[in-house]
Amino acid sequence: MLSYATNNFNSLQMHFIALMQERNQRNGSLQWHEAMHEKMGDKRNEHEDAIVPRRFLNLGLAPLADEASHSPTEGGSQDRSISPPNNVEVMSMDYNVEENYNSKEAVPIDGERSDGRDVRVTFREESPGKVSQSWIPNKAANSSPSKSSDQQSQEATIRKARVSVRARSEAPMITDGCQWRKYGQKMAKGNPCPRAYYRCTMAAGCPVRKQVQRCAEDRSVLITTYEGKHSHPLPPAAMATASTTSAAANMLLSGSMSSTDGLMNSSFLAKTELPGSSSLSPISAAAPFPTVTLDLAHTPNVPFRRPSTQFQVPFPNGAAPVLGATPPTSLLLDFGQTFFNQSKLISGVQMSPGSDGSQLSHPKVQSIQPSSLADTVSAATAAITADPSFTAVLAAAITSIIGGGGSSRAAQTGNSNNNNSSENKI
DNA sequence: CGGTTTTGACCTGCGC
DNA sequence: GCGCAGGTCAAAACCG
Repeated sequence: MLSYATNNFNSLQMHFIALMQERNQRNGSLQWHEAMHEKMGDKRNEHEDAIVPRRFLNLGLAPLADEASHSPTEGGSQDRSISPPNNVEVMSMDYNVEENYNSKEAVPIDGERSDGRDVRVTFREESPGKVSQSWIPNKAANSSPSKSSDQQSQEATIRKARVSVRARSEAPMITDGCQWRKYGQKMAKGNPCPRAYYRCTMAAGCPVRKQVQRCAEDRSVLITTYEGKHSHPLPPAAMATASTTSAAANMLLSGSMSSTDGLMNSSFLAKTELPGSSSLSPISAAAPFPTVTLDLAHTPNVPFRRPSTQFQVPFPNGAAPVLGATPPTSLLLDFGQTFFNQSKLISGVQMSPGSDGSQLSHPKVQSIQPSSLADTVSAATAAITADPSFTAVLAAAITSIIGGGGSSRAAQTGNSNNNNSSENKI
């Protein structure tokens, strides 16, 4: 399994390099933001006053569940296996982008995956003063008299930070190590699949919630959106998602963060694309909340998810020209960049300083310096080749950012044990 | 029996 | 002000 993954890493890596080279040639001296202007019809100025976190993205990948083969919300039987086992197959993801990009049919329904994957990161800026109180626990978080407005604002931002995970899975929901209780279900406009609402039940009063919905365009894709920060210790199995959520929240506050913050130690590099289309994040696509989306399920039929798009982003102020321009900001992040950072190649591709947005085509779009791109790619190649297990790399990445994300308990009861045992097999 | 799911009602924000 | 949509509540049902 690992060797297969490694082979696919190499394939991905080579594809990545080729695309980057192609992109370099295509772009020439054209400033990326100028291209964005053209593509976006220069509407970006509407958002230029928004706060833009300019930091690396810090993302963790939660294992997926494959134990069932029914929709998470298609009525039917109740699935009480909150954190089912058998995540191993998913964690040992096949990262063969090129071979599988157009072979959606080749993805078996039984859970064995051969689909290529990428990681997508999107941001939606938060409209000031429009934070939904419904997400605030007990609806009292905004009334704490002992906290300054700044503190409250920060906390509200953290609560609103969202991490969306796209995963190709037949399971009702992805396994993330946490225990969830469903508290609602709604039909969302534009998607025939209902959206399910869950809240974390691992600790009383934990504000973390998540939404689960099938992708309207590809119902084999499960979109899980996490929101909030856990108020309790997490089992290792839950660390990935939790740290991701935390990172997303931190990102919102990163405008003033130093390079020593957790995000700078992130294991992923962010890259930009034009604001995503609604299909990018079907869950709450219209919400103004900042959202990070991890796309673990290539959906070949979606134009902007093709390799040529995914690999465009490492370029300065890179943008995927095929995208729409509805949400103000989105970032792309793919495994290639993950490899970069995992391989301690972060110096080769740097984010813009948080305090200086002048070089950004869009103030809310994170950019990556173009310096030493070729070297970085070469180094990435070596690093990727040297790394036999991307999953392990991801795990290490996640672990590396857990430091500030709460204590880690070696083991916890219940479902997390299943997850642990599963992940340990990787 | 306790915890979870279901599901209709309710609340809130937003656009017209 | 009204209607719509997203999100949450809470009582009833369900399940181990």
